[in-house]
Amino acid sequence: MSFPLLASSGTPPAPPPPTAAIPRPPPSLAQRVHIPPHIYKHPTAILLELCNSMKELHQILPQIIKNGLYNEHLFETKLVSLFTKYGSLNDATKVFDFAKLKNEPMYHTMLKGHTHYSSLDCSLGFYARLRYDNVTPVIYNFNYLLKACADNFDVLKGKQVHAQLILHGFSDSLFAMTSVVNLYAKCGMVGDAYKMFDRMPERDLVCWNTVISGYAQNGMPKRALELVVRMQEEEGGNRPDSVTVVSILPACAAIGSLRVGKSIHGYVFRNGFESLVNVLTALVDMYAKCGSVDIARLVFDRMDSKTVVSLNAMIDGYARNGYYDEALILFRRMLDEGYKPTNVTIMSTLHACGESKNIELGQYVHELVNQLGLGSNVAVVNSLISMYCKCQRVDIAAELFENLKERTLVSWNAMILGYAQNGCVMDALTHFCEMHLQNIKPDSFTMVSVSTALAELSVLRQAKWIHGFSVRTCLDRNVFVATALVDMYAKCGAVHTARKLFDMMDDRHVTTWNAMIDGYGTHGFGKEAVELFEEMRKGHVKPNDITFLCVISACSHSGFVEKGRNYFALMQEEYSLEPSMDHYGAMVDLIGRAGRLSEAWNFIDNMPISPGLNVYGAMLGACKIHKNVDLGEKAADKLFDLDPDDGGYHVLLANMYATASMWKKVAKVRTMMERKGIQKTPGCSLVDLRNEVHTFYSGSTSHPQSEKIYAYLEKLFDRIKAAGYIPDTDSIHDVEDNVQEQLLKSHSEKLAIAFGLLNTSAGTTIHIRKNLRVCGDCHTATKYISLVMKREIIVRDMHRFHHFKDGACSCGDYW
DNA sequence: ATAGGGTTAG
Repeated sequence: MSFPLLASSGTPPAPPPPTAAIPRPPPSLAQRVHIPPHIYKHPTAILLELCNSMKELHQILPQIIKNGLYNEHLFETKLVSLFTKYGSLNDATKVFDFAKLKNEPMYHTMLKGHTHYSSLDCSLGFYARLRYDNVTPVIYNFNYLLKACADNFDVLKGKQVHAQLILHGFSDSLFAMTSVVNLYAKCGMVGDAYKMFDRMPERDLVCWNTVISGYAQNGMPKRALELVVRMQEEEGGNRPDSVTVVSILPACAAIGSLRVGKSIHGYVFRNGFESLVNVLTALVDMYAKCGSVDIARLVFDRMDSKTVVSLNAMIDGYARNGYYDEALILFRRMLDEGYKPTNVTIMSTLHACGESKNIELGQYVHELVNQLGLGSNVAVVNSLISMYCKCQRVDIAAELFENLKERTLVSWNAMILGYAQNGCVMDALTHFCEMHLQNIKPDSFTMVSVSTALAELSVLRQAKWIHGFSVRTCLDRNVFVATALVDMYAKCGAVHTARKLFDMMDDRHVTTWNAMIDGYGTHGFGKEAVELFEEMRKGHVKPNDITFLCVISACSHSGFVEKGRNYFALMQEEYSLEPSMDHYGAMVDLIGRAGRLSEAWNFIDNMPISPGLNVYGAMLGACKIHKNVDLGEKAADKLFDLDPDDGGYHVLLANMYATASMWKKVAKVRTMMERKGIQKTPGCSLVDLRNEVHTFYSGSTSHPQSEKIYAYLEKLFDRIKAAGYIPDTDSIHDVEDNVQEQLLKSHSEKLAIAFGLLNTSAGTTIHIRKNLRVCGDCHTATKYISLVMKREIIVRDMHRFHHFKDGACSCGDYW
C-alpha cells in the first residue's frame, strides 16, 4: 500500500501552488489612502518605487527634499516603509515622528518594522501608541503582532493580543484564527492549536499547513502525516502544496521512513515542485536522515541553485551517516565557492572533524568561528568542546568550557563525557558534583556520561549510587542510560546485576546486547556469552560488527577456538559483514592464546588485507604466554616495521625476552624505547574503601598507610611461600636476589591487595582495578593469597576480569 | 528547508 499522498497519480499535473499559500500582503497604499495623481505620478515617487537598497534610497533623499515633497503623506509613508525594509528603524522612526498625518497604514508599517527589528515589547508598545492615538486597528496589525508573539514563543502576550483582536470584532476572521493556531503551535501547545483549528467553521490550505507543521515541529511526526491524509479526504479537500511538503518532509525524516519519503518525492515530481530550492533541500535532508546518503547526494547534485541551507543539509547528512571525509570535502568546496558558513555548517563540520579525529581542520574551523563572530554562540562552542575532546585535547576543551559565559546543560554534558572518555574520571565526577551544586538538573545524557566514567573507574559502590540516582530521577528507563548502566555493572565486576538490569529492559539496542555479551566475555563466562548471542540471533535486533568482536573475544577468553572460528565465518556468510582489522586481531588472539601458534601464524599469512599492528600484537602476546621466542621475534619484526609508538608493545616484547632470560635483547628494546622517546606507562592499581578510592603506583610509598602495607606484605609473603608460592624472579635481571623480591613486592597490585586486606573484615571480596595487564608473578601470588586468606579477589586489568578464589583464577591462567 | 551533548569494541 502506498502513502495516500500518492492518491492523485492518475490526474494530470496540478496547477502551480494556490495563491493562498503565499503570505497575504496588505492592500497597496493606493488602495488604502487616497493619493492625488500629481503626487502619485511624480517622477521621484516612481524612483522610490524602483528603489532597491539603502544606498539607492540615500541617493533619492536629496531629490525629495529639493522638490519639497518631504511632508507629503505618500512620501512619508513610503520612506517609513523603505527605511524599515532596509533595516533602519531609527530613520523610519524619525520620519514617522515628523509626519503630520499618522494614519493606520503608517502605523502598520512602523509596527511591521518593530516586529522585524526590535523586541516583542517594543512592538506591543507601538500597538499601545496606535490605540492611544485613537487609530482603529485593522486585522493586519493583529496578524503581525501574533506572528511576533509566536516567534518569541510568548503565549501569554499572544493571548493578550488575541483578546484585543476579539474586542475589535475580528474573532471570526479566518486569517486571525490561523494566526492564533500558529501562535499555539509555535509555543509548543499543539493540543490547544488543534482545538482552535477544530472549532474553525472553514479551513483553508494555510490553516491546514499551520497545524500540520505544528505537529511536525513538536515531536509528533505521525500526527502530522495523518493530518496530511485527512486534509485531502475532507469535503472540498485541499491538495498539499509546497509548504505542506516542506513541513512534512522533516516529519518523515523523524520517523525514518524511506518509503513515505519516496512517495512524497513522487508527489513533488508530479506537481512541479522540483524547481523550488526549499523543497529540494528538505528532500536532501529527508533522504540523509533516513540513511540514504546516496539518494540525498543525487537530489543535491541535480539542484539548479543551492543555498547555504542545502549545503548544510548535505554536509550534516554525510556527517551523521559516518561519511566524515565526504562531509569535510564538501565543506572545503563550499568555502572555495565563496559561501559563507553558518553556525549549522560549523557544527556539522566540527562533528565530522571530531569523529575522524582531524584536529588540524578542527583548529582551522575554530579560527573560522572567531572570524565569523560565532565565538560566543553556545551551541557552536559546545561543538568545539566535543571536537577537542574527541581529538584527545581535553585541555583545550576545558579552557573553552571555563571561559564559556552562559553554559547550558549541553555544555556540561559534553565536558563530562569528554573527561570520562579521556580517562580523567575524577574530573568527570567533580564536574558532575559541581553542576549539582549549581542546581543544574542532569538529564539522560549526563547519566550516560557519568556511568561511562564510573565504568572506567570500576568501583561498585559509586556505581550503585548512580544507579539509584537514575531510578529516582526516572532516567533509568532511557535505553541509552540503561545500556550504560548494564555496561557499568559489568565493568564493576557485577555481571549478574548487569544481567538483571538487561532482562528488565523492554527496549534494547545492539549496543545493549554487545555490552552484555562483552561483559560475560571479559569475565570469562564464555558459555553465557555464546548463549546470549544465540538468543540475540533469534530476536529482531541484528548483530553488528562489534557484536562479533565481542563474541569472538569471549570465545578467546574461554578457549572456545572452534566456536570462535564458526562465528567468524558466520559473520561473513550469514550477516554479510566484512571483517575489520580488529576482527582479524581477535581471531589471531583466539587461535594463538589457545597455544596453536603456527596455526595462528598461518591465519595471518592467509589474511586478504595487510595485517595491522593489533594483529602482530595479538601474535606476540600469544607467543609470550606460550614462551615461543622464535615466533614471537618473527611477530615482533613485523610489528616494529609498522613503527608503533605504543609503549605496551615494547614492554610486551621486553617481557617475552625477560621470561626467556635473553637480557641483551631486553636491553635492546629499552634502547629502542629511549630512542623513540616512548615511556612505559606506570603500573597503577585502584581499590575502593568505603567512600574513597585509593590509588597505588608500583613502588610508591606515598600512601599514608604505606609502612603498614609493606610490613604486612612481608608477613603475607611468608604465609603464601609456606603454601607453595615461588616468586617469579626469573623475569628480573641485573639486581641482587633479595632486591628482586622487594621489587616484586612493590607491584601496585600487591600494594592494593594488601591495603584491601588490612582495611576490610574477613570474608569481604576485594575489588582491584589495574591499568595494565596483570603480571605473571602478581597472578600467581594473588591465587595463593585468595587461598591462605580465604578471600575472593576480583582484579580487572586492561583486557578482562580475574576472579581469584580458593587458589584458582577464572581465567584458567591464560590471559 | 539545515541545528550543539549519548551507550558497545579497540
